Amino acid sequence: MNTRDRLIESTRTLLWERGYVGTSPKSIQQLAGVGQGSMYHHFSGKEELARAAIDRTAEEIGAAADAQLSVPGGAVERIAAYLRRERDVLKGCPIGRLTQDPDVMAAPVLREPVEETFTWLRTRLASVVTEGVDAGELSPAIDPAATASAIVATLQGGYVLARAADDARPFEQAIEGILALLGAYSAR
Amino acid sequence: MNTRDRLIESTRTLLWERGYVGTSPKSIQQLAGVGQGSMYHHFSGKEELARAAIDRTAEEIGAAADAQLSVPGGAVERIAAYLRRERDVLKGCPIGRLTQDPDVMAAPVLREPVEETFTWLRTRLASVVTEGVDAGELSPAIDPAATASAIVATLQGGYVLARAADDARPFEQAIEGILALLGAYSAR
DNA sequence: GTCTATATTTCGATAGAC
DNA sequence: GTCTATCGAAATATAGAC
Repeated sequence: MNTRDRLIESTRTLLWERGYVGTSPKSIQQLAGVGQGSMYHHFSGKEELARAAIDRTAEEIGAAADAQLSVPGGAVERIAAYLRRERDVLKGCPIGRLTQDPDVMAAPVLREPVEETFTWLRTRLASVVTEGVDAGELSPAIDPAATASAIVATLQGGYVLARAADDARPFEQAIEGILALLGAYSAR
Repeated sequence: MNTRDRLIESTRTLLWERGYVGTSPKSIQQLAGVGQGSMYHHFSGKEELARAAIDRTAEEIGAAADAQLSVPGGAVERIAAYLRRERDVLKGCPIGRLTQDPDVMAAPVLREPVEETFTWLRTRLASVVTEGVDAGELSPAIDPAATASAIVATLQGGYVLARAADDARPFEQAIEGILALLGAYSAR
């Protein structure tokens, strides 16, 4: 991997572990095994580097979610596959955690990819719910947008519960809890 | 308010807005209108002050939740009252945000009240769900612990969605989404 | 109890040699 | 492109006067 990529990867790791406020240029350089001058040659500073790191993570997250939600099968089945896929639960969501970072939310350039990721994810899930209604799998009484928001929120909040408990089980409970509720809302 | 209380209140405000890593002793002193020496006279340092602030917030959150969940009425009704109560949605949850703070999670003395708050909340909500089952309001097929985790997670994740969108509506959608699903799980 | 002065380390970036 | 040297400011405390 070249120097530029190593800097981006180090930044991704540190943003995930410590957030933007908690990540210093020095720590990025040390993790990447790169000197100061090298970092400032490739990037104007911490912000530009963070943007590159967030973009890369957002793209990965989006591609993975899209893949899970696009496999053949029913709507609930695909949502379950997405929610149940293997995750680093105790580390939390690398994009979701950025919403708690005041400097990220204050900088439009950093905030933009975070906003886009969640807007896209809610829209994508709402489509899957609508497909379930159209296929006669889910009740027409369901509100796709509200249900999609509830699903994404359960995922994000599940990370919060797991980190608070230092235990992945509350996350798994939350996922199984919402899936059970969703199953009960099947068309009957 | 005395100096000690002003320091705790300032710390509460700043922990909510900027987290632990993003809050400096200097900013606390300035917001409280207090000098350095004064702060270090009342508290050994940032950590001890943060613990006092977190304790106070955790107590308030717990008392408010307990009050909402204890009013007369059905289980779903009380859960709805709790979820729909007025909130500073875009500011997020003052306790939940701390789970994203690496230095909070690394310090047992700061982590403890966060863990206790969520453990208590999940347990309390599971009790309400169980009461709903016993009263014949909710289906006996429901898993109280999983449902409770899903409810708390939706709330916490709703804050994430709202902050990502810089708009309270995704939060409100998530709340209405889970309540609709819960309503569909009524005993029939 | 509260204040100011000081100390040490880190932050985030720039300068300039190679 | 990468390195080391340096910079001004901020973080987090401690010291000691009042």
